Amino acid sequence: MSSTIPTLGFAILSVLARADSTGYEIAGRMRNPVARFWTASHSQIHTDLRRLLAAGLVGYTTAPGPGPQEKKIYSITGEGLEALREWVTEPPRPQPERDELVLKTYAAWLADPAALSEMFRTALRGHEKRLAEYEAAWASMEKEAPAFGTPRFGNMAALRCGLTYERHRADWCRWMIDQLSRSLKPSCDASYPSEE
Amino acid sequence: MSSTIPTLGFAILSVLARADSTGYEIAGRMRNPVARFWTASHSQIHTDLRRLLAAGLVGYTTAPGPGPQEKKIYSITGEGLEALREWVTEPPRPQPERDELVLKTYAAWLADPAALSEMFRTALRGHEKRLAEYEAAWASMEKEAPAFGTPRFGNMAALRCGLTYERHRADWCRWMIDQLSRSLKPSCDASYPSEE
DNA sequence: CACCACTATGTCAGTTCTTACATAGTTCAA
DNA sequence: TTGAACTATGTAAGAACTGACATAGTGGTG
Repeated sequence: MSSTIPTLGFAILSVLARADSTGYEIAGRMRNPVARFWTASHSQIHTDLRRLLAAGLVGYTTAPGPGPQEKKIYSITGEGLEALREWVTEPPRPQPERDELVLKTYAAWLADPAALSEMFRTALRGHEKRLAEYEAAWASMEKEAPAFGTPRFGNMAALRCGLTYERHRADWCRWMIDQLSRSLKPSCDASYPSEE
Repeated sequence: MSSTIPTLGFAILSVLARADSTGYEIAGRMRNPVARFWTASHSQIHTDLRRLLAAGLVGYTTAPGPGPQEKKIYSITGEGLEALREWVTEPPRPQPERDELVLKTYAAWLADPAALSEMFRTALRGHEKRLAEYEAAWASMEKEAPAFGTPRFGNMAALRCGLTYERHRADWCRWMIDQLSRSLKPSCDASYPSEE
């Protein structure tokens, strides 16, 4: 009873519900665009896999591996699937919002506008790149129209979130860049304080 | 050299750059709508304040407090302000994206659509409530048009991000609810598999 | 042939953070 | 007047996570 499963445990189960995988593969799948919402290092995944194993939520079969140890191909058990199903509809706990870029923005009034503008331009490029990727994936996904009850539905729904997130983020970066450029060349307004 | 300041340290400095505060007040300020992007428990804040103090980035004066200990009113030092200024324009490290609701979405295909719909409806209400708050704050902020170089600019910029974030999030929740309702009543399409 | 990237598991030290506990004064409502 | 909510600081155990290290085969590039 003392062993509660952390969120990462359910992330692992979510991956295994789609395909049997080694710990290494799980880490890789979490890094892929559609699933990048709860990444973890392989060491943490191995730790949690052992915990899930002890709880009977996963099992594994061995196969010869590249390293000194044997490769372990994990699969979700019936119990694991049930636990995952229950967890999915439980209301998510309020997340601690942690966003370094927004924090920097909160303190932006202290810094050099030109350097800030450069930082936001870099961030914007990143968001635009991801947005393009997501939009391409979305186009093919929409045609397919995966039915609820299939894993592809989960892919589509998560992708939809990523898509609108990147859109919001890119818009916000553009807004910031615009704001900063106004403070750099206050051409029309002569009443600005001219410190420096 | 071994003491690198964690992000929370800069969050604390960002708060202190606006007003001298006790550790307790810092925690409260971080919970407020405009600044809720790097929250922490008071115990962690106390720990980090001691670290910032050791690094010379903050100082404090004491005053009689309610508890057995004296109250400590912290303030940022010149060194602290300089460190904060430098940090602001440094590119943010890639964040580990962690979103429980999106993770649940990724595994949503396994669960009961009705229960899921209920969960998203609850999430939607939360986002709509916050959005209304942010929009009200935004309206007064926009009239004021805070100049760069003033703390209010940081407030406005962070608020702008929160505003478009809640909008994106609410839109996505609505999209999810719509998708789920389609899978609940497949009235126009008779080719659905009728399990259960 | 050397080097790198990839596959694959694991340990370990250390950091960050949460949760619970402990103390104690004030203020306000039932 | 009792109790809750708020102000205020701190400790300590433990969970969650990162990053470095260690091992070792395969396959491809220069």
